Amino acid sequence: MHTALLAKAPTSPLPLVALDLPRLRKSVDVTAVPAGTVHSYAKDEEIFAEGDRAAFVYKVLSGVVRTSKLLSDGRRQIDAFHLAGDIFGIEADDEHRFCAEAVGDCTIVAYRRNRLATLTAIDPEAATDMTAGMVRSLVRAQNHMLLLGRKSALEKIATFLLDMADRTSGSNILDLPMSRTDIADHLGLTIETVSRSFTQLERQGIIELISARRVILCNKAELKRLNS
Amino acid sequence: MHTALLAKAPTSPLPLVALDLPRLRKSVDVTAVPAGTVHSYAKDEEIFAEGDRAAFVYKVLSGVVRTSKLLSDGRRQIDAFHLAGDIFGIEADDEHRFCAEAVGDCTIVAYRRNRLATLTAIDPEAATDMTAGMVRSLVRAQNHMLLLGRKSALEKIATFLLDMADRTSGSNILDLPMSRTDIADHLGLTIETVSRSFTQLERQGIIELISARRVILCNKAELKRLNS
DNA sequence: CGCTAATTTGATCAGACTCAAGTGAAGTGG
DNA sequence: CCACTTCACTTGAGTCTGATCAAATTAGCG
Repeated sequence: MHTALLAKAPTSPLPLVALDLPRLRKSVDVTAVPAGTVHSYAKDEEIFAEGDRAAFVYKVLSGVVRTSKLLSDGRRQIDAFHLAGDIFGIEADDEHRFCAEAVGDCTIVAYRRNRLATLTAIDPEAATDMTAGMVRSLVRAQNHMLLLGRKSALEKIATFLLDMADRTSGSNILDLPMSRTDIADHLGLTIETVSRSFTQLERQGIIELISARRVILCNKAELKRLNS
Repeated sequence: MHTALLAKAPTSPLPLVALDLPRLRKSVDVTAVPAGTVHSYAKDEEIFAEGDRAAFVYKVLSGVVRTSKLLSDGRRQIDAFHLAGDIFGIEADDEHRFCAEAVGDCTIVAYRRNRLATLTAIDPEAATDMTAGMVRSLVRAQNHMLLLGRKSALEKIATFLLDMADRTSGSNILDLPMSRTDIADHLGLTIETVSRSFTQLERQGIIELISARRVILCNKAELKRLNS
């Protein structure tokens, strides 16, 4: 199962490593190898589609990006929400296997893959940082499989809230940047079930819904217990 | 597509870090990186547990290995079945986030690995191979999330059968090395639902069950259609 | 302020789960 | 070699969680 990328240069590192710009600047001539281009996207705008040629790797500067896959009849699975600093668009192949869209207005950096490949050869130490980013994705995906396959609706919501809180402020006031539809498609539920689960958690005094998108986590301990 | 279900058989082995011994020997103290050791495991024997120190990377020589996660109350999610030639146990952290067990009697090679960071610094090419392995796990996990979150029982079984057939002989006669329980825990179902789905596919003439663990795929086209 | 989209809530339905029993195959020991 | 045990799988009946369909409410935005 050689990827096209690896087939071209089987012994050179994946072009995923050069996203740590501060360090890059230390070891590589910046003018010779431009860092990447910044782009802005409006809410729901497509960054790349499933099947697109994967010429870039991306990093979120601000806002939130969702990556998702579709079945032929339109059912959707959002595999991850990417917050500021997160890397997405990594592919083993030269083709994107999921699509990426802006959850709200956002800015991202696009790094050309083949160019980064050269960079990586020059600065192998940067590999560590890139690997760290990818490992986060992998750990998240693995935990998410357990959630999708084995958790109840309430447990899914509890896990989701704790995770989002953890990834943003870490505080008890949580601003959700995405719609109920997005949450549902991320957790393998319907929007109605998501809504009902929120309501149920609120009735139990575990959370408080200031508005639909703003939640206070009143009882994190109980959320963690639900988390199994 | 590269879920655990859909991953192609490793016909073109990607050189993973510890597998490329000649190169490693060039840059790393040979005594510190000994060649892999072969181990045999009996059915259901544990290869490593969740939380164990991840000192090795493994490759299946014969038999099948399952990697899984557990919730506190015992619910289990099998993230992947690893067939001959597959690599498993790659962790960027120094701790296994999964447990690995022998599905049936099997033999594996264990390759001692250093911490990834150390490896990266010493041998960037080795780090590349490690990265490739992780990317494959990620892609596989992403496809499996779509299955777990959005497919029906019948679709899950169809996907599973096609993937297993693809990864083994590729022929229409398929020998399943794992129990119904394992299949259920991989697909986010119960054993009863797995069994009923098999029966339903058989009644529809899409498959034929020679025995519980031996299936003929009579109508792959229909299976693929179910696959969405 | 009014329109549209998002969210919540309600009623009903269905797919998958649970509990329970039955069948069959594999292995054990007499 | 055959009774016996055991384990894996299948099948059935009833239940329940979460989906679907439908409507009401709220929020956001021009």
